[in-house]
Amino acid sequence: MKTESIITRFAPSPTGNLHLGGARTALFNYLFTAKQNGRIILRIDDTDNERSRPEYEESIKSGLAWLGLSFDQEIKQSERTDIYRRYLKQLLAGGQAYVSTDEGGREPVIRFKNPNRLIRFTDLIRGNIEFDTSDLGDFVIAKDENRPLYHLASVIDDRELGITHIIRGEDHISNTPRQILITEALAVADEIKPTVAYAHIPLILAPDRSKLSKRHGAVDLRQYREQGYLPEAMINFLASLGWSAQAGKEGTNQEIFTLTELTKLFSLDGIQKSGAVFNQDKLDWFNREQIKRLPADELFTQIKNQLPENIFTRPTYSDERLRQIIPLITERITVFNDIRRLAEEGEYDFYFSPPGLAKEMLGPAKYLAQTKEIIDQIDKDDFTAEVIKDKLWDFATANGRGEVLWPLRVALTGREKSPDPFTVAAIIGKEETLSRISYALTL
RNA sequence: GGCCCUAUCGUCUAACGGCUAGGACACAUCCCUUUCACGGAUGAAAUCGGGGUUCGAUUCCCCGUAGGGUCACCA
Repeated sequence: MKTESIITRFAPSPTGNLHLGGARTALFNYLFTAKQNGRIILRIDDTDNERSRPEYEESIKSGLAWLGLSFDQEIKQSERTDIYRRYLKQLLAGGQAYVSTDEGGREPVIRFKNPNRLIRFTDLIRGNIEFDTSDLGDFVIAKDENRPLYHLASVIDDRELGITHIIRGEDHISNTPRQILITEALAVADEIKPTVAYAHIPLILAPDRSKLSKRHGAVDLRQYREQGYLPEAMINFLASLGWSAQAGKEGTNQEIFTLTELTKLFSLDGIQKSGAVFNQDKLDWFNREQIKRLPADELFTQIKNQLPENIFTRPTYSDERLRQIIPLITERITVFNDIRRLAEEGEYDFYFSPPGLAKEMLGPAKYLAQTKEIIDQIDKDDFTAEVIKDKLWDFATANGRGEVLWPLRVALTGREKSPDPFTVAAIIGKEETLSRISYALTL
């Protein structure tokens, strides 16, 4: 049930893909609104015809959907020219704006008549902020009656839609006085009292503490999506940048959250004033943690999608076996794309077909025959990692665990690195285990 | 440069005048495992500087300093 006492908006400009900063702004707007059962609007700020592109709009929407952020309403500024024109005429008629023809040879534009006032506003995150607007001059608010510019269109929409809270990046702080000036001028015209509150969130910074941008590498949300990061991890990570669930009396040391949990916990009080540096290691950690929390079916589907076709044609491939090795896969990856890479490097081959063996890697293997005998004595129905380890352990310890276990592991996997031999043996089964050892013995 | 914002471990952050400045990532060591990974334990690591206010400042105020943002007929 929407009470609609809170109305917010996320207003991206479709001049590029959704980037990390935009995604986080959307997230904070979403969390703030959802927490209070408010209403959130997606507004496409496409007043700039030259630079706006439909494909970017689609890309932004698909990024938001991927993150799981939904909106109650969508509007597009390019479809609202009539509304802006109406207000523009009012401002012109009221003398709060004028057509400026003295533009040094350029086309005439519509400028806002700056009353040169001191503007004071309270930012929900930073407290009182003061600007002397006299150094702003008579700024341009539209190219002509049919082509409004950002400040004008934005302010009109915020009023028309009854926006109660504007949550946006810190880089907009210096835009705020202009927008308040326009808001006040509009209020004179139609006598609606402006009551919007501002909350400027800190920027996401590059490691050098400058504003994150293309030159710092991956900034598009899409790039992370393509690398196989989970939306859950991205949400969790973005939330951790500049916001803390630990703040306040009900603080918690919990770090891993679902979107639903974040919605319950979110508060502007937990927002930091200073910029937060983007940290790939931490994102990776969030992703590994979120992978661990994925439902089994989801995990299975995701992993299966990553595996190359040649895996499925192996003699012993089965969904059942794949399910068995899922834990062994997930504890060794950071993003899902790692699976494809590792699979192509042969990392998973031995689970589904006998490995090629190099005698040098096997070593002397003087205990392998005895090892085989011990394994042979284990009941086929009792062939679990625990039992195999149990039966082999004393023998391995007595003769040097490396002497016994290394050749066994290599015989089964053919690799320098792999899970332990007990686990591998249990997965491929007694028959296959003995067969691989026999083969190794012939080398 | 003008205006504005900001300042706790390398990074993300907690402590909203009062425990030995807490947690997480990363890092190091050890344990587990003679492989890899996971896991467990331990450790190193911070209040930018100077003045105030106060019995007491990470916390409040001022001044520096540093960093950032913004100064379009982009948003």
